[in-house]
Amino acid sequence: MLAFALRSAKRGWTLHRQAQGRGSVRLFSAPFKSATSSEKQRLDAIRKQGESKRRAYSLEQRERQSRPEVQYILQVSDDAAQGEAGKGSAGEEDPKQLSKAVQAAAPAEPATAGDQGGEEKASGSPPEPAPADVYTVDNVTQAQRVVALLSTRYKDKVYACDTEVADIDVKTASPVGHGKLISFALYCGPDAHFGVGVANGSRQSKIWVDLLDCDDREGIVEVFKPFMEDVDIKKVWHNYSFDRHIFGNEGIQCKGFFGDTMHMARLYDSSRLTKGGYSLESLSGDSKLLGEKASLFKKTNMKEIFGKPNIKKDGTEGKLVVLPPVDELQQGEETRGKWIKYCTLDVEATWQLYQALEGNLYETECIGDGVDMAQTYSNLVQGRRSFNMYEFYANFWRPFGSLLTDMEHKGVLADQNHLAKIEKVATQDQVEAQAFFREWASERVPDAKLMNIGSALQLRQLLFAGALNQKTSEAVEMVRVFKVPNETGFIEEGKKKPKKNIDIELHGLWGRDVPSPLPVEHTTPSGWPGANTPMLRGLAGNQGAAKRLLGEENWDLTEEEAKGHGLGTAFAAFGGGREGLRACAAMDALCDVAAIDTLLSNFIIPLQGDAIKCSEGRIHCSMNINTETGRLSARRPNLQNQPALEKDRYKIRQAFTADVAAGKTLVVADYGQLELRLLAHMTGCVSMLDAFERGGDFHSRTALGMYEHIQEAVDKGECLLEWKGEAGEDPPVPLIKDMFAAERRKAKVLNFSIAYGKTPHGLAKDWKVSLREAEETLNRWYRDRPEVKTWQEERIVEAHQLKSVRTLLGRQRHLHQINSRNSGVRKHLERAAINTPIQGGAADIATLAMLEIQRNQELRELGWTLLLQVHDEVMLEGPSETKERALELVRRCMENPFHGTNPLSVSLSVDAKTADTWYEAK
DNA sequence: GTCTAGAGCGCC
DNA sequence: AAAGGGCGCTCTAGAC
Repeated sequence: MLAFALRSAKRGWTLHRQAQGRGSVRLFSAPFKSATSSEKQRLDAIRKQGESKRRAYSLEQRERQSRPEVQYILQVSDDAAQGEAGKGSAGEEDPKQLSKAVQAAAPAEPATAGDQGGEEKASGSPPEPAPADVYTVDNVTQAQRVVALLSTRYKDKVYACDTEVADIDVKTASPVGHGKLISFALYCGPDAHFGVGVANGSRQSKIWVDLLDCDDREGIVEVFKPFMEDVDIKKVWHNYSFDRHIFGNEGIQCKGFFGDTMHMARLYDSSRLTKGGYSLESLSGDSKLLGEKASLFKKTNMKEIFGKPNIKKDGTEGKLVVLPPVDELQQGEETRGKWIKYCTLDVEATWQLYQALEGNLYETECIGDGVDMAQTYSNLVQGRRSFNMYEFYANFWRPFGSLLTDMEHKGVLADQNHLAKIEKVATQDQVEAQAFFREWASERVPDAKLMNIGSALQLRQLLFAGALNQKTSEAVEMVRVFKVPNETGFIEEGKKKPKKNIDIELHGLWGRDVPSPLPVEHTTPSGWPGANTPMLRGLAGNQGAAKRLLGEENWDLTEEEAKGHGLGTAFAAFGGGREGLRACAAMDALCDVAAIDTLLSNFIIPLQGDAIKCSEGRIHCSMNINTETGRLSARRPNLQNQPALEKDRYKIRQAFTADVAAGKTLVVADYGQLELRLLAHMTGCVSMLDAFERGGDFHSRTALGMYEHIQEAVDKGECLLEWKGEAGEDPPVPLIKDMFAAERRKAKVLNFSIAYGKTPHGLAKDWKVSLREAEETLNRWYRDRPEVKTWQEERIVEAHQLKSVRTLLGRQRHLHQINSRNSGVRKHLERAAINTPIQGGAADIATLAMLEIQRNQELRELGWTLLLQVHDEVMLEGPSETKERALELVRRCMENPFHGTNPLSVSLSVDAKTADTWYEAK
């Protein structure tokens, strides 16, 4: 009875405090524990290539849609919170004083089993009590007793850990510096017992720590700190990254990381996205992994347990199921018991999952690609030629998982001043380009003045009115009405207020009744004529060309001359002459608008958002192992797709900078032709290996092998493959890359395309050449490299037989659908079969290199730390006085990623630079 | 108002 | 009939 009164009192003040703070609560549930929307998109795209069973597809879609791991933002009215608080005895008390009072009244002895067993409830239908197998910690004394057990009697157990967090918008915010830890749970198997005595014959094997309704929150956290930071106590997590940062926010640096069940599940089978993904719910409910135990964890997602119909404005119940904020669930009389059950079930699921995955990985052999690298790359193998996937995990992905969270925690500094500056410039440029296009277009289509230039649909209407859909043979309407925001504040006759949206009418640029004369060069997947950048660029011609000619009043041009001046096809399509020039200039402006829009909304603006930053101005993106090939991906924000140097017209990369004020600088190092080198190694291609051994410009050498006339020119001494003269000294004869630029460019594109399984048709389309010519060029490439052809064919055969392929280090990618009767699916997976060993192998090398860098004692002592990885590139930050040494060490690590050696049959070339910003370091 | 599909585009 | 691998993100338009 006493306990009940106390709890009510405590709950009273916490809610009271909450009510003061805010009216709305943002919350998350099960962060990152599901397929992201883009993962879904990608999958769907692949499946759609030829999925005929629409019905099955849409059913699965609906299944996914009903999954709960999404973000809910709810309104919690202050009144409601106050009302709840009023149930407690001290709703009006000052929270701090009350806290002390409660502390004083708390029992000095550990809670008895009876205390923990569940409470008597005053209400009519009793809410579900807390589960009997859970020991709840809500004061320092209990915490101390539990931690004593954790670090003595149960020290050698493997602990699963899980947190619950409120006040975080997990969709946009990094957990570094965000979110409020409201509880956490620990579980180390069914044998442990943390209760006092045995309640109802049940062991209390699960620990649940309440950080809301507790005495001395900070005190409890402090007591658990040594346990969480004990290197020797093994801890496993589901998505360690999130929980580690949340604990980090509490001043706890988690140690003893022993496994992330998300990564382990990925390693075991990277193709689960089609079978429910990698959420804890999905994995732990999978009987293939957990056997009979899976039924214990089936359907334990939050929305099903705690979801309620939303309340509409008129007070009635809506259709939408929403989730109350997690702190409310934890504290609510009705939900508390169920909530504790949910939390502890999660941690139990993680533990079971770990056990299962460890076993499964252990029994899966890890077979490298024939190089006897075993002794070199593993200190566990001891003479065996192969090892198992658990050893792979323990040697590579476990430390890598830890390394990734280090990087996330460190973050990268973003120069806000610079971003603000370029945002201004970019916005101004965009406004001008937009005005230019609108001006021109509205001469032909009056309402184009108000159109949304960013709308592909509206653009299609202007450019392609009357054109046919390739798939359905429907026509683009001649005239169509669109809704656009009423930005001018136009008020209709007889109305008082301006409408939010107004209707505009768009028809083709050639007139109301004139169908578009433009050839449809590009179609969207649904068959409509598409207006993407290459297509628009084709209309406009070279950037700035049309405007220049207009300025020179040079508009009496034949079509040939126009082409010679770099004008695009809009010149002829709009009748040539001045009109043709103006059309090209307008299309040029249109390209500009789109390009600038992308830069602004994808990069410049988000990088200045609060959600992704910490107070120190560093950006903490999350680095994920969630790809089919084993590459990393980056999220919130994605720092792996920042504009590359050549296209970075506003120098966005200059915003990524070292902490110069603290005497730091950057080292940026990237591999040269990593994937091609790996292709050479894995295929054993003599010609490629030879080319890499000789060094020099690889693509020029490829061109040399493909074209006799280049070989002849070199033989006659008319040109050189490369020039290693002194700086500033010109070569005596031109280089291949200058004299045969076109051939070299083709060779370069081929070098990359072949690894992706590009088809002759694709090449013909890209290069606008005949199919025959494309085939001819491909054959030229393969002529010198027959081993590559053979190897690719072998991979496809292997993939069909085993339904999987392997990377350099023996990681497996399943290709379950490769025998599909659907040729779209089959062909796609066949290309994946030849690409995965290469891309995945490159990812393996990059992983090893990063581990090598992190292990390097000297780098660590000098204070150098990894910040980012972009597939074949890494960035580090450290004291500028040791930058030269760091450069050397990083290069050495990357060139010798197998514990300081390189057993591959090809050398790894690394280009490393140091500078204060990412822009300068290239 | 919320949610999703579709299209497009940035990187390696 | 389509026709290059791997990602994440933003915007629009339309459905609910």
